[in-house]
Amino acid sequence: MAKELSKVYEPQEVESRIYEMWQKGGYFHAERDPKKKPFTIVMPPPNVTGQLHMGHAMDAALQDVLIRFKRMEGYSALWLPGVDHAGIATQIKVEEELRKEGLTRYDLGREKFLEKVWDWKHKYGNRIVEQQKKLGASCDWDRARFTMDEGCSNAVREVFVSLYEKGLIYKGSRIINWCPHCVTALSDAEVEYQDKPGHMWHLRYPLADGSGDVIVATTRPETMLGDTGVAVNPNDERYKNIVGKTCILPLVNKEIPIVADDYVDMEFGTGCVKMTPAHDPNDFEVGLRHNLDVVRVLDDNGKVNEFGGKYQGMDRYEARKAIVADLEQQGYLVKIEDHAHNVGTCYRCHNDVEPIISAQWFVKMQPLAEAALECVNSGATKFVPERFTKTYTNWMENCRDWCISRQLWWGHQIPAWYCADCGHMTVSREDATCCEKCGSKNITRDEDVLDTWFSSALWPFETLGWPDKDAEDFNYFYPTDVLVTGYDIIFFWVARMIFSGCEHTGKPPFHTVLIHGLVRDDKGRKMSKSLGNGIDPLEMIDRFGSDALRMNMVTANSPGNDMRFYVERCEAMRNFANKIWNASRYVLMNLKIEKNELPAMNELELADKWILSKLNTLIAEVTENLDKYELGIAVQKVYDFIWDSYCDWYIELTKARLYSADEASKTVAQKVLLYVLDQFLKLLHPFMPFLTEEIWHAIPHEGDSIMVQSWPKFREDLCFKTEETAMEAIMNAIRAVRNRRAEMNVPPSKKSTLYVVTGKQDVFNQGAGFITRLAYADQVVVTGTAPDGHEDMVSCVTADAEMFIPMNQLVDIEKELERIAKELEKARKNLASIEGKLSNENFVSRAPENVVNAEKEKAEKARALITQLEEAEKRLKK
RNA sequence: GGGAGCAUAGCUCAGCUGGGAGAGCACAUGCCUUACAAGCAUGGGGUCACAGGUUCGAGCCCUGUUGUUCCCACCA
Repeated sequence: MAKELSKVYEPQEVESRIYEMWQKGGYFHAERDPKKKPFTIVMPPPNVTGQLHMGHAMDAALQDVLIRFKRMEGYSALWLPGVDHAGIATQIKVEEELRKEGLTRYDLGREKFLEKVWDWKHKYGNRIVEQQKKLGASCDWDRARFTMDEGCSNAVREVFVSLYEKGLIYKGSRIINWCPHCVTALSDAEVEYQDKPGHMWHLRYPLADGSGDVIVATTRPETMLGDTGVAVNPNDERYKNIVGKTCILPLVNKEIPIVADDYVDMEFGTGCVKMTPAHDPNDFEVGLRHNLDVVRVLDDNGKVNEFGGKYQGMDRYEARKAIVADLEQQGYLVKIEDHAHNVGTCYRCHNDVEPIISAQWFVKMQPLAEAALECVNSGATKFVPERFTKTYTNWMENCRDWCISRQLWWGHQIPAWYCADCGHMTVSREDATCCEKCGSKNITRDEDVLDTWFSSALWPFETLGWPDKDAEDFNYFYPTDVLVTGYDIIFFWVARMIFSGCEHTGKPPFHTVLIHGLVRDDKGRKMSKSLGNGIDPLEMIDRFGSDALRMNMVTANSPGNDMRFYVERCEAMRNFANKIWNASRYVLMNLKIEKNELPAMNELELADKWILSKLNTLIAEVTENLDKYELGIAVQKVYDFIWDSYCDWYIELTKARLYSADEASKTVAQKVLLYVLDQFLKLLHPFMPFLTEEIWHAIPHEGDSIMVQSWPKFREDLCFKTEETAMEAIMNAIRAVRNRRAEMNVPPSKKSTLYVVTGKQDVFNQGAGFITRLAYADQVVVTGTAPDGHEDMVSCVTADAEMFIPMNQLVDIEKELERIAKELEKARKNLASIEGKLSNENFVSRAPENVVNAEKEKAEKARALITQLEEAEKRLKK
């Protein structure tokens, strides 16, 4: 950056250059430095198939702010990135590619197919990483991990086997959620429920003894093919006499028993429920209690299987139609009611899932959940905002065993081998070559792979070298500090990381979970591919710069709440970047000093002390806000300081000095301008890393990058309360004059003499230069008494002074009186309300002293203002 | 059925521990004031959803109501 450069900041040119400089400089790399404290964030690994979207951008922006802040605070700050193998998503993607060649994965076979996936990963897997770099993410890329790399695979194997040995992993036949489209089992968390309009079909099952019939109601009539019983409530008088009898299942022509079970709600429907143990979890339980047969009638693709008679081969919905039609034709359909119905759908493909009985692997949740609950209840891990604690504990307390096996090829294959000779199952850390029981080599490995979230759950420690107990990274950086993620994956991921960390490392994986919301479009809708309403972060970066996008993500955003994305706000943040750019350009244009250092205290002038004092407060507050994860508040304060205090006021206040012949004062102004610029660049750096780095390099500095400079510190010796108050008095006077002139539409080019009548002449004498310049005067006269001819002048009033502007004919005395009367009324009202408080015994005795004093001060100011106004009124009336 | 969030200016949203209602955008007026028109100055605009309560004091705490969004849950 040089002073001749363009008036407009061009981020596109700057950002890639800076990022490369950072990478070459190795600033992202976190050393295990025993002299430093570690600060660690593990990045939620994006899917290897992923393209950067606004959610990633928000996630990354928040994490990068925290990590850059901590790095500048002197921590050995590690932001560990990585990519997730994303089982289903990736497999589907590669299968789609194959389909273009007219092939399926079965044509290739498992081994060849996996080769293809790895090829795909090597080709496209780095795409999202490159996109993250455009955001300015200061990740330690040397430590980047992939959930299928060797280390992660070892960790997964270790965890699986050890949980199996502890009896916390088991295989069993249960009702699970099955996606016929993805052709795999899903966990409970992977099912999304949607209210869909549907029907309730009432069916008539004749009693076998011909003594009547029972009416059952169902929302899934096709499952009747697998009915193996009918249940009623044991206390239901209506059906007492049929319990123990049998009825004939229509279409199938099978005799099935009628049983009594508490599960049945007498109030609901007819009080008779058809039992389909193979396709409904409740029915399954009832079936176990009453020894009902389990007949599965749908195959893995959701088609009716060989137990479906003439319906075999039909898709489940096709079969539904056919069955309903046949039932109707044969007189078994009693009625059809409309019935809204909560249908489970696959979170990947959004097709309806089928509850199906199937042999799968499960993690036993209860023992793990206990430790995980304790970890949060004890405060060892905290959610920000706190309310998500409840979301978490509710889920933890109620979750059922976790189905972890998936009928996919891409993923961590389950380390279990079955012996064809003795039937024994060998579960082993090493690939088995023979049966551990009989030694037979006739073994085959379980075909299934593990749920992708099984490896994600280990992310905070598998990435640091665990299970190697001597892994230096693990010992130094674990437990990590903060986990940043959206509330939508608390169950999928956060909960599972917590119980995994507790179980396998004995420590909670992080002390804080910072939860953010979702990024929505400008109408509040979720951004999605199908709606086509997604806004590409990369396009925003191209148009406005990465810094602007990051600012957009952090400002006006509070933890846990969704935000709408407005392009206009990106634009506003781009403007902010430009503002800083130009302010810096101005400072540099006028800079004659080589070194950034504060002038001696006794050289500081009023405005200098004011801005330094304001800066000091800013540093304290911003640091505190960041410590409390209030990033939006922190950045708003920096924004206001830069734009209002520094640009709109301090730069303007120092202009006269910069153009003056007083070399000493000029140099002091330059030094303070530079010092404050340097300090706020550092405060802003976590939020706008590129811009701040670029400017920092252009100003006098020591070191190679702003990102490793130390964070500004609050300084007791830079608090100047008196000067702040004095400066505020002057600024108020300037505002008052500007206001009066604007009201009268006087252009800035029309200058005038300005009389300041005040009891604080010393203050206003110091400020005379500022008032001259900023209140468009050609001369300022500070006096204790109203000047001659003031009756014909325009006046304006603050608590500390009354200003007179000679405007000759411009003054309309009547109008002036009206205006003053209005102001007086306002001021008196204000005073009355304050005095009301102060005359309240209870307030004075019970409110804290500083609050009472503040009110007293306010009253004094209000009284002063009223006095000034009254005098002005008196003079005009004369 | 259970739980949670939200309701503040025309729009989108901040408001941290109870003590002066704020920002961005939009709007109005006047300015090319030699860092910046992606700018400067000034201004208009709010019954903080409604009703009670606690408190000297409530946008903030408590209770209830209404509207709205979301999460969880095996009522066929």
